[in-house]
Amino acid sequence: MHNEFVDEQLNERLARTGSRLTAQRREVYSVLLQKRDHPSAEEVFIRAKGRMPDISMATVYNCLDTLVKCGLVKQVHHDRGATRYCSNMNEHHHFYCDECGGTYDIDTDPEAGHPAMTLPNGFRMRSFEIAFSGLCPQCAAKKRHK
Amino acid sequence: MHNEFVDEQLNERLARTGSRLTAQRREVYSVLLQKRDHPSAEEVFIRAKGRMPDISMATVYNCLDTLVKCGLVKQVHHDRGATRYCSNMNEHHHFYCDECGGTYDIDTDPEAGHPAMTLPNGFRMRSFEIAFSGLCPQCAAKKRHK
DNA sequence: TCAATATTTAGAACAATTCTAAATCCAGTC
DNA sequence: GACTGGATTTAGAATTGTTCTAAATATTGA
Repeated sequence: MHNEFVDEQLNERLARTGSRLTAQRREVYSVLLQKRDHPSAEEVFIRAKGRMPDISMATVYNCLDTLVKCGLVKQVHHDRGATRYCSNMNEHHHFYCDECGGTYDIDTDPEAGHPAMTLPNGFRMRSFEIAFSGLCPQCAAKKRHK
Repeated sequence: MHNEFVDEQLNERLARTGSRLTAQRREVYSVLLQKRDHPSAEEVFIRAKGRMPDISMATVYNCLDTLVKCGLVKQVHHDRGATRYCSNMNEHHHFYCDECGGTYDIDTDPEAGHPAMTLPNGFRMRSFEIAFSGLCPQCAAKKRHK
């Protein structure tokens, strides 16, 4: 997962915002590419520490910020929980499992356009996000067997 | 806005969860009915203090919690900002203005059903919420005149 | 190699919220 | 009308997630 190609991409993107490619930024980004389960900053910190024991929490926040600014990572918010980070930059929405708390990407159906909902006059929409909630496949299956 | 009818409704709802109707709960609820601009707990506190100078922040949080639990009020979250409170219990979504930060209710079009988006197999959806962002009518108008 | 600038770091500061424990209030009984 | 038990309110401490600060370190380009 940490290879020349990723590095090049990363470097190019960082350069656009005048930022440098550092070991910490590479590590943080690779954590996000490795397991796309929308970890919080804390979780990224723990995972990054595995291979880079001296990395600090502040640096994790800094790196995540930088990656967001250069468009390689997106923040995901749900309720008032900690910010989660997502390296899937395709247009998509999120499903939040009520049972296990997991967050899942829901790809936007390319043929379905905007939500079937008309905004009142005067509003100018720039974007929209749909937050689905319910049971994820695993939790739904468990429930059925009870 | 603070009348016998509202009181009765309020009392009945509170009773369902074994809660009592108190002056503070009435005041907090009436703040939310009065100006439906999705105030934060802090803002509710400031407004409530106007007519009830001894009310405390902790009580405002307690009352809001109670009102949420008995189904008279909904929490609204946007990004990692403070929780906002909404006394509109009809099904609706929210529009967040990028310019002024205002939150607006967007009624669900009754004839348009779910968002035109299919969940992958196995997910069991309980509900969904759409967060629109862009410019509210006022801010859109200002932009156009520049 | 050196200077200028960017980055990392630990820890302090901060904002929103929840917790704690004591004071107060209230509904229903005696 | 006073009394009792549980609910409620309150101030302040504690917690959580995040941002800020200032010093140490790393990196780039001359």
